[in-house]
Amino acid sequence: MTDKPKAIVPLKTKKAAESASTRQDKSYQPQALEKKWQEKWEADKLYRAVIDNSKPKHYALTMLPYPSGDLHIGHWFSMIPPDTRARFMRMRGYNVMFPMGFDAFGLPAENAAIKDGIHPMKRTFQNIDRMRTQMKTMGAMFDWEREAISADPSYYKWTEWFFIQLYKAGLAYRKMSAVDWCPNCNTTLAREQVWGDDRHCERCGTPVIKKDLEQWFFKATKYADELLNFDGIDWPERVKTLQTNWIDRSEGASVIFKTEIGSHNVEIFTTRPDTLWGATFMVFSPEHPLVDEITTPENKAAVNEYKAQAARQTDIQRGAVDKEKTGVFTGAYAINPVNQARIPIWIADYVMMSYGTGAIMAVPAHDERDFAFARKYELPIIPVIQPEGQSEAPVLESAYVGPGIMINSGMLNGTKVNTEKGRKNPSIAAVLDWLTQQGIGKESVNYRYRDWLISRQRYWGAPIPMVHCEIHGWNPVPDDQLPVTLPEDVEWKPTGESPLKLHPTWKHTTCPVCNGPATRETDTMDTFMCSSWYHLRYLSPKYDKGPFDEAEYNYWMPVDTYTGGIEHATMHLLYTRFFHKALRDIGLTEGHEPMLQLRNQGMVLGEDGDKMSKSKGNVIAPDVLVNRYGADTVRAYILFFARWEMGAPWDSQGIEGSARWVRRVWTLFTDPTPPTTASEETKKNLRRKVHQTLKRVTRDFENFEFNTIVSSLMELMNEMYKAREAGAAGSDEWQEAQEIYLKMMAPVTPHIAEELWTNHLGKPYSIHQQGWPVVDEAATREDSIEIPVQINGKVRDKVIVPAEATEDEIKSAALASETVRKYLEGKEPRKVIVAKGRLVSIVL
RNA sequence: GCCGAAGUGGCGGAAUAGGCAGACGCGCACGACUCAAAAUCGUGUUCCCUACGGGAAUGAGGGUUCGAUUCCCUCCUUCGGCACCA
Repeated sequence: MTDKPKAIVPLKTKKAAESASTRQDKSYQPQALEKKWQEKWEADKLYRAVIDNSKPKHYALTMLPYPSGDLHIGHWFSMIPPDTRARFMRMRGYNVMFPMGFDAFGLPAENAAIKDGIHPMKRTFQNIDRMRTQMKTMGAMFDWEREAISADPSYYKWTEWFFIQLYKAGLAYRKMSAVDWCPNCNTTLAREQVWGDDRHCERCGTPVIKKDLEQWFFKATKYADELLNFDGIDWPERVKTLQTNWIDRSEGASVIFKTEIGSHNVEIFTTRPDTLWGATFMVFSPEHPLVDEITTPENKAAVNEYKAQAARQTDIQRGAVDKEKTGVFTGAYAINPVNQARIPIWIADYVMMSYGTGAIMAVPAHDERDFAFARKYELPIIPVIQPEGQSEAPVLESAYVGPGIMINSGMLNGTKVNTEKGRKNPSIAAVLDWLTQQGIGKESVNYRYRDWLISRQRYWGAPIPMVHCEIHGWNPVPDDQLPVTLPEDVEWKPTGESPLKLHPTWKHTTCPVCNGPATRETDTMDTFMCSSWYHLRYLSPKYDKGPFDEAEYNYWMPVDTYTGGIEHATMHLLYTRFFHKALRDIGLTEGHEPMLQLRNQGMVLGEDGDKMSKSKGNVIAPDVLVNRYGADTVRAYILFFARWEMGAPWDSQGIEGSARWVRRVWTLFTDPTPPTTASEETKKNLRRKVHQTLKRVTRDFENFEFNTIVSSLMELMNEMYKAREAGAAGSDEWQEAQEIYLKMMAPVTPHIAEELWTNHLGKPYSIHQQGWPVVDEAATREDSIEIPVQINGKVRDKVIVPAEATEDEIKSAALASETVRKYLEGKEPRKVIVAKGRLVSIVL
């Protein structure tokens, strides 16, 4: 083992390569060392998580990847910091489960199949094998025996089963509506999957169009209020805000207006019922179902022309805020229920069918849009709120949206109006009560949030397990016929219909009710359905009596820490909360939330500061880095190079610093120990630094502050080099420093820590089964401290006092200083402030 | 327009509770080792000044305070989300 290096190498003309390799025999060789330990840990099932009631459990979950085929540096950035934390929790005595799997359904594999004919199943499972191999080089503590793959029939059987449970609970329904369609992905999308000003597809960036289709939805809106409640969960404010804005609850009233002819009830939603008396016209969305019926013959032509024009426009054109308002009169009138006023009904494209009821009451005096519209078409404007202090109704230059008192509003005249929303506004509260009492309207809450559209016209997804019969309508596939599996022989054609629909036989089946001929639903489910419950499949991925084993559920759930990208704030993270609540009501899960704590990582950008992409050629391949530096160095750099929650551009030179650190640690632990000659003070200082670092590292792990963990360890290493120089090596304090150092390092760089622990310190395998060291608070305390002395806010001197010095002692020490006396010029200071243990501030 | 996050050296970033701004690292400069280079080790590295010493500085301006990167107000910039939302 400790063979003397063959010092007498004949002549160095020999070849540089050989002398280098001789040197490497005792030097740090990460590739061999990492492979050795990874194999041993796997053979020993070191990271296998099994129920153990003697320990507190910790379920650490990180978002599962899509098997794109190659591991990306972004995967390292999202997985390694949570891995180090899971390891830390394990050393702290928790029984930790840290599972991994693949979100394996989805468009890329199917699109590739259209291009080259390779079956998505084949490609996906090949990609998974490749990525799993790559992931194993990370040295992470994934429990691979809990791996779950959403495209595996043993998994999607339960995705289908869950759909049926939701259907039976009345939470899944089929409806014809205008839905968002991505012409590139050839499928419908949920509202959450349409992004940005130009309303583009979240996946491919293509602007979406509207299509009228019959689709399956989940009744997510039933949980809107509950989803706004984040009590009891520790989630970032940012995510909570995004979800809250997405759901966008607004309080107001729904009021029924009757049409003059036909006496149709037209429901409108308003957040300003206190302005009802100022409603001088109504506006319907051009798509409103009543438009055709109420339009008078002489207005038919103009209305139809306007409708056609509106239909031609894209949502983006229609949605342009600064666009001039246009509209046409239908010839019909409605009766304002509060004052029986006869008011005209117009159609205009500034009213959207997709929000509220698609019809509004227009109050031009107190709404900017209605005001602009009324001015343009010379419609009456009646003020019903008078700014306080003004005696007359104001002449309006623009809509007045401020506070005041109600006027022109019958018996409610004089009621105060403030700028609060809902019942907090006395005028709104008064009108709500009055409306209810009169039976004209009622208090009402409206949301922007829509039900979750889950139908996708694609092949590579979990089939929607529903069967349609001419006589019995839609019925779920019986449990004993699950899973409905995907046929393997399909034609890859981008037709806009699922290949399942074009398959010659697959869709033909029998009705579960009458056994007569019936057809299967040929759409598949949104892949977000699969990822809404994967955390449950990890509990027991091979279990076949249900989606999960209850014993596992009872022990491990809920998820203690969940980590992933912020981009899922209103998609996956909202879906999975909805899903959990739905399952809870069905009686399958417990508690109100699936994930107690959430933390988001930022993004690794290319070296040019742009998003990494193959087309830009700025992609950093982790495999190359692992080959060159070893996984430990890459892990350390991943932690060190950026704030985890922020992300940053990659810096290829920066990794040299982490590589240097790892090598210097290796040298520190493997170089022969010089004789121990250090003073007591040196040893005490070393011990202090060790425990101070331990305190900080412990805190940083708790707080997900990974970058400072590595810098603290670098700092301590620098101190240890100095202590060694000062003769501390070999002392008891040195021994302790080495042990604590490796334990702190173990979560970050598990391989080198294990190697040094077992083979150089001779400690029992495995370091990863050691307890986390305990901070000796007494040891962290300084004996004496240097206290800066400020004069008029500027640091002029520093005095050294014993750590336990009283305020008075510190004060006199400061006043005794030469420099201070010079500034004082014999005068008494006006004021002396002593911040104990920190600073003295003298005011002249 | 509304909501949210972030602005600190050439760069990534530090800074328990309002108390020495710039830890740690990259880069750069100089030095040692080397025939030389790489690696390694050491020293220095916010800016300005007539450099012993002093002044300025955490996006800008103001406020509170003995003292502000940190608290308050106004504004600017960047990024993200929402948006004729009734």
